[in-house]
Amino acid sequence: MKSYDPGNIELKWQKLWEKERIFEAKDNSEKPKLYILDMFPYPSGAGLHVGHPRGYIGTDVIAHYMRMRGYNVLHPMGWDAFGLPAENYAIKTGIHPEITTKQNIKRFKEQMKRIGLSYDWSREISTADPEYYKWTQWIFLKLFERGLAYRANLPINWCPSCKTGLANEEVIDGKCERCQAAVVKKKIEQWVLRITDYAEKLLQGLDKLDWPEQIKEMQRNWIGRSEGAIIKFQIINSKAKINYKSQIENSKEFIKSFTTRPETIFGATFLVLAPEHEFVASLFKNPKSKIQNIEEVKEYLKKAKKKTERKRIAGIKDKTGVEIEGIKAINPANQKKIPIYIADYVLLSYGYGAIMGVPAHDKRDYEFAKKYNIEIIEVIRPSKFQIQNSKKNNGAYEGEGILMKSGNFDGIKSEKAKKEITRWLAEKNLAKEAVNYKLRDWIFSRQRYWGEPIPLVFCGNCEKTVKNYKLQITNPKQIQNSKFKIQNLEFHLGELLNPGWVALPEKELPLELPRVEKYQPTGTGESPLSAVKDWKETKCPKCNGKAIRETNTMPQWAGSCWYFIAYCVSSNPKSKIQNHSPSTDELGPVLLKKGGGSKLLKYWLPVDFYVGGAEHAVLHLLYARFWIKALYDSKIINFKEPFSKLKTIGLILAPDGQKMSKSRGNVINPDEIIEKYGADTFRIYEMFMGPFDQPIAWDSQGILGAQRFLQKIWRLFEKSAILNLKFQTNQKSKIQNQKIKKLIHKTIKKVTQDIEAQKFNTAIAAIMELVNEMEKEKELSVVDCELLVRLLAPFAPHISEELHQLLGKSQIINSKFQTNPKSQIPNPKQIKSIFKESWPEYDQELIEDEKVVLVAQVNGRVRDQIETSAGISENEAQKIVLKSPKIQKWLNKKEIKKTIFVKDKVINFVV
RNA sequence: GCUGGGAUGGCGGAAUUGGCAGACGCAAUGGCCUUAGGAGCCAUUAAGCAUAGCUUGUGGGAGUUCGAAUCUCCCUCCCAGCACCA
Repeated sequence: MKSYDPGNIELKWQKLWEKERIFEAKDNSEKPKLYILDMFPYPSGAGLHVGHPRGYIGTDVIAHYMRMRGYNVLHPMGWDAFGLPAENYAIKTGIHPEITTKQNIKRFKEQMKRIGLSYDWSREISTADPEYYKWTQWIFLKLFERGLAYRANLPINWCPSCKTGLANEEVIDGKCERCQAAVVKKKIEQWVLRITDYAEKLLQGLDKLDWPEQIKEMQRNWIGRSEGAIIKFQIINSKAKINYKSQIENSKEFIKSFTTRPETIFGATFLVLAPEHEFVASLFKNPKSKIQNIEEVKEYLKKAKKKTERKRIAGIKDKTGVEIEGIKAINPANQKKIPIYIADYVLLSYGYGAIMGVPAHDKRDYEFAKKYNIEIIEVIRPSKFQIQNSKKNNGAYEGEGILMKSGNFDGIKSEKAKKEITRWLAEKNLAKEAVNYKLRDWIFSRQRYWGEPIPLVFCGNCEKTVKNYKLQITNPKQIQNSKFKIQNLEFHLGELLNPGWVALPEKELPLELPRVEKYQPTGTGESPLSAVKDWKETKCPKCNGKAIRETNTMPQWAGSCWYFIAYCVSSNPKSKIQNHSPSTDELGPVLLKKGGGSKLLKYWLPVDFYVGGAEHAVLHLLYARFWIKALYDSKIINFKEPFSKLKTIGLILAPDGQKMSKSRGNVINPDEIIEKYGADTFRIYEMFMGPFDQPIAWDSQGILGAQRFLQKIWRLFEKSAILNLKFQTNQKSKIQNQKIKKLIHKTIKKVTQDIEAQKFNTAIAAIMELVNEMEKEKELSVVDCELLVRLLAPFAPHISEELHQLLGKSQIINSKFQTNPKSQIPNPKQIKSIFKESWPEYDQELIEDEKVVLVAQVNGRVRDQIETSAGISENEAQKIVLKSPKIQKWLNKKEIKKTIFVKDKVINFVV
């Protein structure tokens, strides 16, 4: 037997696995299925660093383990290939992103293969492949068709460095998620997806998911559901000569505001509007404006507009505003006239962009009222029980309590008053119970080149047709769920809601990205595609008139919203996703069949276990859930949640404790590590270094421990007497190794449980303990050795297969294993457990010890440890333990007041 | 400010229906082997002391219990996310 040479061994097995296509999932199988998935990477130019594979190795361990348990495992990999770095590189060098992306993919794939990851490469996909993105486009059209995509001219988050609009989810701390440039507001025509329609479903669905609480909570916060009421405030001209009672009767101007605390309405002493509020704009349109301080107001609006989002946030401590003099609002509860302010601490994007100011019970309103000398009326006082814990938040009491100065509602508890006051105002049609969400619709257009083209055209003719027709619609329900014939042309809901925008027919998909000369974004809000005249100018597929293509592209998140579905399409090259066309029959033959998905989708989906970084909590993970829910409602698929179980991976930091990055120069390259130590050592170290979901720094010494461990196992086989006997088992060694046998079975139990709980670090620690014990033995049986390599196989598959072969056995993955040689003849019980093929099962009898160490305590302190037979009674234990001189010494002839006995564990005398 | 998660030797970490704190690994120290060691082997390795033993010890303080890293209350600090969301 040669010394351990990981390089050769690993390449040998990797070649064999590839040749035998041993890790490919079977589409037609009687076995139970397991779909275990990694978040697919963006193939960057830098290649993988040692942090990336941590998750991949984790899922690989589970994939191996579950295959050994007899599951039909789907474990695929692909590429999230659209994205800015490739495009920016193209701007610099002129090399088409497609070329660099392909090179990067090749590199990534080689690196992954060298780690020995057991992916089913027959199902590999890339989101930038036209044969893939035709389906992304197709799904977009399904959303468009159902009215879930709409055109809007919105002030959006604009990254001046990337020169593109961003979704709210992509703005972190007022900065661009990708390049950290400060985001500004810019008004652009956008495609927006109505994710808010799914706010409630996205929230509700979380409860049933086996996801980390942290991620679920982040999504809950992001969705931001709050219950309250819409309250209407009437607006009157405060300088009008008519008395205001009759004004109240006559004025029809109202401003709506959302509040979570309608019970404080009697304390509402002012109204605040966001600077962008439409009422403010309407004041200027009206030539007979009632505003007396119009110049002052204009000045404030000008200033507010100039402020960036960040400055507005920075102004939290110092709120600014201006009163609109000349008009007043009426508090609907007590008909008091209250002033109206414009202030930028109120956000247009939430609720109605208007709030009622209750300074006594809201910190922010309090600060504002103090600054502008507005009346503060306390209407809730803490009850006797609450008074001790009641804290004023910067002057405002924000807790629950008893109502006062609230008309008929005095003395009522605030929780109860919430509903009653809303109801009372509702009777007068001045309020309504309401639910509000923080979640905003998803801005879906990107003014960049390297993304999926949006498969829509704009047609002037059709715009007229639709606009004329829309005028005839009286009942909005009329336009739901169906197609309409207008002048012999068919339009669907999306086209009616966005006049002039026409969907490409399915047979024209994919709409491929045209070649361009310049990738440079224009910066004007137009994509580089708008410069490609003969691509942009086209014919309307509906009326055959002149039409212009949408030149924006989709955001990077689009392709990742459904990629896990694409993997499920057969691995048979003839039926690969690339070979399916939406046009060949109604909805595409295999991928997406009418009525809830094809057989394959039903078999594989949803994903059973998903592993990736927590940074996608409110991005990819939310978007994908949204698309799946929309596709479910379109009856294209039959599951409501894409990922049943989710586990996040902790980042691997550089040895200096910093994040690994090229610019810091602290990146550790897995290629070098594998070159030096081998893939198995790398895998063992990454799994052993700490808990899977916690961040941890790379330790270049630590990996030596993993290497020593594998070398120790190798030497164990080398020196083992059995090897010299050509792996012949003999009776004698069987008897001698009873101790080891027991330990092995305990280890089987521990490793099995730990893998199931993804506690890979302790699973490996248990195997290490076993190896340390086995090392002490002079002789080991073949069975002992075989069990050891089987436990090791999911973590270090190459060395395990090699050693298994040295034992004279066939491949682990293909060979059944029986721990009990007596049960060679199949019995009914065995047939039942036919799926438990090559993972060893432990024998409970062997795990139970005959001898245990009983801990003897006096007054709860350990004074002695005594070996006894297992299962002895309290009386027996007492007799034995009392003989101990150490215990006698501590008892010191005192009277035993009480004895506590825990079977096989502890006996405690209280004196 | 809000939400979620944490704090255990020199380091990463282990231990949960409350029952031997520090498994496993790294580093360190001493020894063996060696021309050599960034290889291997053996031993030691929480701290303190009056060292065959005893005492203290899981961020700090209180409590429940025969017994607390683990349960309860209060506090401090760290990490992550959100943040004028009415």
